[in-house]
Amino acid sequence: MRLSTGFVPTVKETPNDAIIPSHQLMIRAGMVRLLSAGIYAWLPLGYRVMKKVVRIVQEEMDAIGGQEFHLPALNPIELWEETGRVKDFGDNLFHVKNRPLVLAPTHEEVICWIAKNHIASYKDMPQIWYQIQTKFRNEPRPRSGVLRGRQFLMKDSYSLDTTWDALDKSYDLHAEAYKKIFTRCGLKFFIVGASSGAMGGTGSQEFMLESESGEDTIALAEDNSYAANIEVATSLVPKAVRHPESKPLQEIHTPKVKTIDELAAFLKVDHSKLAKSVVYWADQTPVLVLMMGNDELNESKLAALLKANVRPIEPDNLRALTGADAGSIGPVGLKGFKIIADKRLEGANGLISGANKNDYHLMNIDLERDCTIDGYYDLRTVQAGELAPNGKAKLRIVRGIELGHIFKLGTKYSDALSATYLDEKGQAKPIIMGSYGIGIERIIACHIEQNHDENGIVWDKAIAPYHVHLIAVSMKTQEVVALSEHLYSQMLGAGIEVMYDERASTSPGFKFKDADLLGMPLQVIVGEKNRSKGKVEIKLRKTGERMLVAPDQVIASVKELLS
RNA sequence: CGGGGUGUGGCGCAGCCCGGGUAGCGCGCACGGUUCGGGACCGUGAGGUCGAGGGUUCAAAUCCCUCCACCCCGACCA
Repeated sequence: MRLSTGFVPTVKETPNDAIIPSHQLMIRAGMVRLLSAGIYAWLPLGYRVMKKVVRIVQEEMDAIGGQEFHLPALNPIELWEETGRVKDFGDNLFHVKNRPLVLAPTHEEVICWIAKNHIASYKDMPQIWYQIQTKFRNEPRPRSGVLRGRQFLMKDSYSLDTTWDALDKSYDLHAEAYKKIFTRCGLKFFIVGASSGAMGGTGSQEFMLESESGEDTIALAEDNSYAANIEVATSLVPKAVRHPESKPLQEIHTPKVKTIDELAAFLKVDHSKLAKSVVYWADQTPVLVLMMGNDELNESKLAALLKANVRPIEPDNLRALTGADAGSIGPVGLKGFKIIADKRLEGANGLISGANKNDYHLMNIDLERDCTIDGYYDLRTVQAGELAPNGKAKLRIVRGIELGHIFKLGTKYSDALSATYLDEKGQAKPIIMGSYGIGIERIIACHIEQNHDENGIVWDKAIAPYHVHLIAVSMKTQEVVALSEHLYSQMLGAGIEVMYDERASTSPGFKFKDADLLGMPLQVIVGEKNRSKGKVEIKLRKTGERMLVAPDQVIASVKELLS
């Protein structure tokens, strides 16, 4: 590809709308342009990278027996009504105005529809179906360049199995394929246990990349022996003690004491003696959650436990329901609430909590004697420095970007859409499904996040738009032009992917800066300085290392360096 | 959807607060010339509904109102 005629609009200045490095560099390198919030045009250089990533994904999916589909993005809304997901997705689903159609944000429905019509027998399974296709989601807040867009390319696959054991196998095959894909794309990633969320199902894992730009929070053991999304992460923390004897309840005046820290200081007691009351709506039901001391309630865990949308109860409603304000709420004598507690408090006594009367607390609470607790569950948010559940190392809390997600779906969709097969005994059974996703653009952005320096992108050969950036330093010197042209045609002949900078009126410095910005693994630099000594320079983008080789050795050297 | 910010030639910005003369600067672009190994230089030139609509005023990029777009934080995110 000749730069003089090619379309690679590089820019010197960092665009003001781009905050994270990958976004800045993708714009500066002429890979993408923003059309509208969360909607990007991919220019030729960026699209070459995209096609390479797609190719890698296809190869690894094919290797586990995946069969590639091409499914429509326009889906009849009826299909989505049947699974209840028009409501679930809400405003995140794009609706078509002049037809009863929606733009598909994912494809469980269509896959299920095909399976329902054509998978009739246990003999038809297992199946792994995948596609690489544009998804549409009306994200309320697109951000971070291509990391969260309203239109994006996704590899989504679906496994169809007859048994849960078989699902495990399909799931494991995907996990292996995903590891290979991300490794081949040159990414340093880790795998975390994740929440199944509203997708339902029995298990899920996320493939994450550590990054300050990430939207997810991950608890990671310092020795990497444990990793989990904060939504599900647990840790080893001491439980509350149960004293042999429970003393009688006692009301204490605690004027102006609102927070747990103030209460601990006022009463001069340890946090572990205090039971914090957190009050939420679970759909329409008021719920009081007891946490030890200042433990932070994890809303994701609460929502998963109650299978409901949860949100804090508003101050006015709280007073109406309890007769007191936040800071004085407690479990004793509270009517009309579902009361649950964190596992840490299981069976505890001698606790202090709110009296449901402003400025008063109760001492000597015995949860078993004085309250009706509907259950003890893990509801706390882990904190940095706590011991991982395996006891091996301390946890640190990091931000992460989700590259891929694998799900054991089960029968949620096959039940909803009656996708059944006949087993060996002729009985109809629902197909057991898994679903698996990879964000293609995220691979690209993450690769840049992990592989760049102050001068630009540093591509791995595997997904670099070109392997060699050939620079004719000056087009004024006939010999340099002749040698550059010769090397260019030699490289093309040898099947080397080469971008050739033969722009006539661009200064050498500009060409070097562009080459570093665009980040091809090798730069082959033809200048009069070295040519006159019978040499051509090869520069490794990653290390900055330079070497001089004879012109007739260039092809051999390039091939060796790229191997 | 809450909070904050920004919209001025292709890009990056100044001007706005505190109302007045042909709306500036850098980059890029075109033409001519000089340069040619780390984002060259000189000269000439093209290019603007100042996000949109309305209002106040003799006069609005600037003041007021409404709307829109984009960015950041939060909420949300199979």
